[in-house]
Amino acid sequence: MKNTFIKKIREFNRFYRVFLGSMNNRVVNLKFTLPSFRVLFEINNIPNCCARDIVKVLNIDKSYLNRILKALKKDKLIFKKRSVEDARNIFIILTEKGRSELNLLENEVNSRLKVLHERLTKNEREILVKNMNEIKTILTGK
Amino acid sequence: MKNTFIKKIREFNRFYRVFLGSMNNRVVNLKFTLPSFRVLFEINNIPNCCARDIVKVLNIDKSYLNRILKALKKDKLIFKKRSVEDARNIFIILTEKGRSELNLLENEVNSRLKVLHERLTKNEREILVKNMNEIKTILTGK
DNA sequence: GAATAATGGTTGACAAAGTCCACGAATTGT
DNA sequence: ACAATTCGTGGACTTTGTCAACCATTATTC
Repeated sequence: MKNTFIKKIREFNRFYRVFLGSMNNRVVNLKFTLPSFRVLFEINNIPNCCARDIVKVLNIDKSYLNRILKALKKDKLIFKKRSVEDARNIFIILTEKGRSELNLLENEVNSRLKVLHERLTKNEREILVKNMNEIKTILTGK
Repeated sequence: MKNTFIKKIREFNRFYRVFLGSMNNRVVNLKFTLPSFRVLFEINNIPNCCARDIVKVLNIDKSYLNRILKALKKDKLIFKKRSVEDARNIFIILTEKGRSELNLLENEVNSRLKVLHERLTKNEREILVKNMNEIKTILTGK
């Protein structure tokens, strides 16, 4: 039982890794690489976002992140603002350009998922979403 | 409804991408990198495995795979055998060493999943596996 | 209140991962 | 036999990710 459990989980992991790869492959490649897209997304997603928050949520190396941020800044997609309360903290903020580029990209990713949406029946969609929710809940232990 | 669907899927994808990362991070780093582990796994997994099969199932570039195979061969974990029926096909076969190294690695990955196993109730485990199965079925359209 | 530790971010050097494109060798179809 | 196709190889390159040392600021401890 323990073995089947582990085997099943790993099987899904293998499957979903490929699925995720096929999802974001080349979707993003117009303007951004996948990592910078993820970072940009989280900057927009996390309120009062600092570098360490992104490190935490994406689980990436801080020096790596730093380089991504540097590139984003160079492209004028973000800017930084030192906190006055604690000068160690630097808030990362989307520029207008950053926001609109992110939007474009979001649309592109969404349109790829729209294809999936079309392909499925209403029932399948519901099961999919429900199952994903449950998995996340169980795995995060909440 | 379409928007919530897409949003939910993407939310799960973000979550699971990080989860997968945390799963294989440093598990593998003793002897192999993640890609060569995946390749090794598939060599063992696919009957009469040729390079193109791995390319297909892992969805990676064939030249990239070629380099990985070269390294595995150099380490004496695999060997190649041209097919007699069709000399374009080259079967990739695990050596004894390859098999035992793979086993070690498998154990390590499994032991990491054992932690997850312990943490969950019987019911949670069942839901998890069932949901993953359903997701895979729906996404592969079978 | 000076020394020390901890936190947040930066840098450089490097290693791993992945892409692109051209090629060669073997086979298939005509 | 000669295109077209399939499968694998190789070189050059870019992107992605890791590691360790570092600086600046704030928190802690004596």
